[in-house]
Amino acid sequence: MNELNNKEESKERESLNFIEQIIEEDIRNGKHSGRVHTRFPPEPNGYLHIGHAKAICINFQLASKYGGLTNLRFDDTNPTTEETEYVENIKRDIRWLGFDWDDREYYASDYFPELYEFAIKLIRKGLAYVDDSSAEEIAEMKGTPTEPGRESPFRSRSIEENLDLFQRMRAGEFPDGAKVLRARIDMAADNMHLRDPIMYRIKRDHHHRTGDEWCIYPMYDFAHGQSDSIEEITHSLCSLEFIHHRPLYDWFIEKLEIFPSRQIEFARMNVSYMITSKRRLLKLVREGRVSGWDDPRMPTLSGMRRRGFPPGALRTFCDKAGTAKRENLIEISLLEFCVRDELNRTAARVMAVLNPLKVVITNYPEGKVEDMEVENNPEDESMGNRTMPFSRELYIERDDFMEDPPRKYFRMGPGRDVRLKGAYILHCEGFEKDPATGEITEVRCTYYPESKSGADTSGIKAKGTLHWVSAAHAKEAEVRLYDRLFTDPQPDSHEDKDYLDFFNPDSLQVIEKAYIEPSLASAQPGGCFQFLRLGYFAVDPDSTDKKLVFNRTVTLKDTWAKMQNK
RNA sequence: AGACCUAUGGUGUAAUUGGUAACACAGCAGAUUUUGGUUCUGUCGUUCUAGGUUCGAGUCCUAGUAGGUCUACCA
Repeated sequence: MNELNNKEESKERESLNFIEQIIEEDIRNGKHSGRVHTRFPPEPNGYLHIGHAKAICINFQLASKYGGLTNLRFDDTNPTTEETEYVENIKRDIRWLGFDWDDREYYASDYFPELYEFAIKLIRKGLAYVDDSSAEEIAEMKGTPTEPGRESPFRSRSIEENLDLFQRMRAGEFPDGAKVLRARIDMAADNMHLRDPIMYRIKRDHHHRTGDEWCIYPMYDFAHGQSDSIEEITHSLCSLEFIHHRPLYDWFIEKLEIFPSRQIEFARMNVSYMITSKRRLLKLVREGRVSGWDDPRMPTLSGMRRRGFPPGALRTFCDKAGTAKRENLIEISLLEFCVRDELNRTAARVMAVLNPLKVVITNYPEGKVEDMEVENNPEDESMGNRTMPFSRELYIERDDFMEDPPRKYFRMGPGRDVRLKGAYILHCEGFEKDPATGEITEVRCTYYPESKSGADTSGIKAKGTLHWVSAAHAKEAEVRLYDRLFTDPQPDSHEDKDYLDFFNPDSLQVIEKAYIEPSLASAQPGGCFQFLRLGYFAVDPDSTDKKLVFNRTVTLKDTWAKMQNK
């Protein structure tokens, strides 16, 4: 009964971010009858990345929280860079992240006829004019932040002439770039975006949806807000860099007398050791530094999916990162925490040896095989048990043996006892070494027959527990170990250095021949496992029937490694 | 230089709107553990500066400082 009180209390105390505060105030004031409708407006000219994930989460979750809806709208007003292929990938990525837009899939290009009429309306009101100036001239007359711009000589054309010219632009009578339609606002405005911004340009490019139907295309500022308005979006959330566009956004809505969507800007999420610049990401792909847009090291949603990051962890991450208006750099350790936290609860435990060292149990009968029962997830009993074959010759991790270990080393060394997870306690009798290289080639042990896991009557306490596989039964697999792509938390923030200077040459390490326990043979691409004591690993789509390929999603926390680094 | 935005522990975000600065991650120390995982406990450390209003300021006012953004026929 106290629980209920606590719940209510915590709900009362729930803190709101600044957007939620705005929305709740709007609801209190009965604005739009309390309706909340958002949109996610990607341009189909690239792949979605971690920054988009934040925007997607904000838009979908905020609307959902207040009983509203979210539209997916492709902002496809520039035919030169946009392609259908991107549309499909973007849709797949959003679905994967866990969001659904039902049938509300819209395209700014669907509104071209309406937008054209809007333009006519502004011309009729004397608020837009056709300018014959070149791009260079327009830029030159724009002024600078400290000096006002100059008015174009074409600014005072008559409404009739503008109407005629604009219609002929649309009809294809002028070559590309010959004319533009501009809003007539204020060439002396402090806000550069108000200095007669361009609304339409002539551009004969094949559009991925409208084909060659149009040779004039609206600019972002004359498409985005109007699209919001057409869809009756109540809260149009975007990143900070659009803050200077807001007066223009509001100006068009006011002059057009259309639905008053409201633009709200928030700071985009930056994550340490990651970059999100399309151009820079593309360069990584083009130069072959990564295998593609879905390389597991990429900050793209497709890359992170392949890496094995669960979508739920990404959502939690975006949520924990918070929403505000100041520049931020979220530590990647928070992302890793969210990934581990979810995978700890959901991933089945298995054993794999990445860097094998042979162990021979001298008092274990040759040819004997025991099926050892091992739990699949200590965090979740319902995931049950599996069996692992145990035999005289095993592989353990090379790091788990030291010829002359220090006190605090809890693993195997001459004369020491150590537990094999789910099996027996071993006593190390000795080892063999290649005299030429000094490499340990084999460890010789005896086992305590009465120390069997779950039925241990030996009374022996082993400090360490190791993972292992039976040499004769293990399967081979390829394992790809990933590390951060860059060696600097903000590789693109240095004025004197290129971000590629910080490319981490060790960001991928391939282990061609690792040994995995036989139960893994049936693993399917997308499957995610905890390799005991090593980390979380996802089955890569490169896997074949003959050979599984695993991607290391993230390591386990490793306090031993931390101690060693000190 | 002009306009706009922002300023709270190492990082990020809160603070019931003027009333004891908190939560998470990271760090450190310890307990538990058949994963040096998980879990648990403890600990470190915060309101940009200077004035002002007020019984009382992270919150309001003024000035400064610092960082960011803006001058594409991109979005």
